[in-house]
Amino acid sequence: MAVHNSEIAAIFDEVAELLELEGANAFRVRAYQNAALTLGAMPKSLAEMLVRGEDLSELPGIGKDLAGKIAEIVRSGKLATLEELRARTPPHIRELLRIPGLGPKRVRILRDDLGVKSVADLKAVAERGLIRKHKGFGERSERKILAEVRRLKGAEIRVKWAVAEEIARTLVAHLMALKGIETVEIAGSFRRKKETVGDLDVLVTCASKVPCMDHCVAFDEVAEVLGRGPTKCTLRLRSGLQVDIRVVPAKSLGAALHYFTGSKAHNIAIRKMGLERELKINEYGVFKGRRRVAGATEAEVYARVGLPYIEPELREDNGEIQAAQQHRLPKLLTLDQIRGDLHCHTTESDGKNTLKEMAEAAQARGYEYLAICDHSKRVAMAHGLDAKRLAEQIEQIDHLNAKARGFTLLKSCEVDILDNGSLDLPNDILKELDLTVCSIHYKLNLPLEQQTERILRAMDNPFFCILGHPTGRLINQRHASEIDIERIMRAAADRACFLEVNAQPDRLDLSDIHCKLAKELGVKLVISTDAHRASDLDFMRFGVNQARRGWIENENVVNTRDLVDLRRLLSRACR
DNA sequence: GCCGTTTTCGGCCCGACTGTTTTCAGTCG
Repeated sequence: MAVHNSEIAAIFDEVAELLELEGANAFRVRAYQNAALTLGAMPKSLAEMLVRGEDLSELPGIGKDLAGKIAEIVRSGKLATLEELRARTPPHIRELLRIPGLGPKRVRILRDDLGVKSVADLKAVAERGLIRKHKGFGERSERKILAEVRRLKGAEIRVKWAVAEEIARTLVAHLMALKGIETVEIAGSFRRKKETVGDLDVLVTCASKVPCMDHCVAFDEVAEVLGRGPTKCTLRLRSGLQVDIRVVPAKSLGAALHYFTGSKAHNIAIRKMGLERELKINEYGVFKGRRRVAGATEAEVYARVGLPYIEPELREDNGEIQAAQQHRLPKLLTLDQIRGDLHCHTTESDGKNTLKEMAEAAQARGYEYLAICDHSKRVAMAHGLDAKRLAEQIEQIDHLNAKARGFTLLKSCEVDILDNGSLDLPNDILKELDLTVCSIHYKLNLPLEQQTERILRAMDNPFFCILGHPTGRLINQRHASEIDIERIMRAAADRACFLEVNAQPDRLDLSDIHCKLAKELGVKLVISTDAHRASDLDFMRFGVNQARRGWIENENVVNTRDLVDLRRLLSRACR
């Protein structure tokens, strides 16, 4: 079976960590880390590139050695270097690096001097008070380690973007309530709209002598103050989310925003460009010698290295800098370009609002159309529709449409893709619909080949329009199904079918990487909320965020079209 | 381990905070 890019990336990550624990050259470690980042973000399958005889050493950060190691992994599923490292290292020692405050050096000290080989060992020596006696550690370190070990159990590390947004909103409101605080910006992966967020990086500008830090730690959701200095504090909120707040001078806000928005890889690349121009770029500004030459806005920072402004969602050092240099940055999709939603449910299946209520909610959001996609009968738990009930719903929709002005309900159904790739309703009834969303809800963990064939077979049905939540993953809960996404996308392009970006905050399926791949392969996307209640229609912004991270533009998305164009696109799909 | 107005080896992003020690190493982002 073909090795996934993510598996190769995971192997390189592990090599990097084990090398780090052995005290290897830090730049060698970084080479593996960089390679893992590059490979993990690549939409194209490395295994297939090798089959086609492409030269992997042309990839950024991949030289002759790592190209050879990738080939070894693809060929054998293993890497000898890693096996050797593992043989020399206690199996659970990597877990120790997950504990905040412990890096490779201190882990080595603990292992060599106290025989700590796992988190359990660590807990034991900490409880016996052995760590505090050690050079370089003290009582506070020991207490902190113990607290972290206890917290580690069952802790969910990264929260979904939508959850972080809620928290961010209340935090910003709290901070802005203090007189003298001028601006509050959330940077970090939150600003880049990553699907999950590890912590919130907050930047504040304020008038001098404002008791800003006092105000920060007084936020009523703070569970613990992890650190506090004159310009920075680190908090853990009751939700478990960590927050870093920094006060920066207004003249440095742009530089700080750039610095703390990241990604790390993007920043390193930009700073390197600065160095080539003899500029030092840090969170305080852009400096020529000791003279500050920019820093108040991000656009200034970019301008100093000869680049146009780059949207935060693109900042992954994944081609955006080259695109900016060549003036071919994408004009990213915006929420107001979406003209309608092509996937929602009603009380007829498992939705909470009626057909009429959903229609009104869509109109209230300024949409031109809304597709009603209740489940088909296979999804019995959701009271899925059979042909007869669907026919009745079609009649109701015709009735409502006859009275509506400037708004159209589209007749659709979320048709289950059955085990053998056939659709859950007969074509006799599907042909009466404006479109179909075809999805898998059962047997999500078939082997790759079988799952892929199942979808391709479904796609052969002339009434297949849109593949709903294509991988079936649930963030932090369920892995993506094993499918050959590239093959499915090529097939969709051939058949004028579309793939959904499901905007449910726990789905966000397709991923950003898949969105980018779809664009490259010329497959059009549909961004839909899969709303089960009227208020869920507001999930659209999460789907747009995801698409933006995937470089998606207006023209790549089907539901940015007006109804006439939409029907034209669909008629080609639903012959 | 990668990279190079590249040719054989030196450089590879940078500052705040912490806990320890008393001038700094380690960690983090």
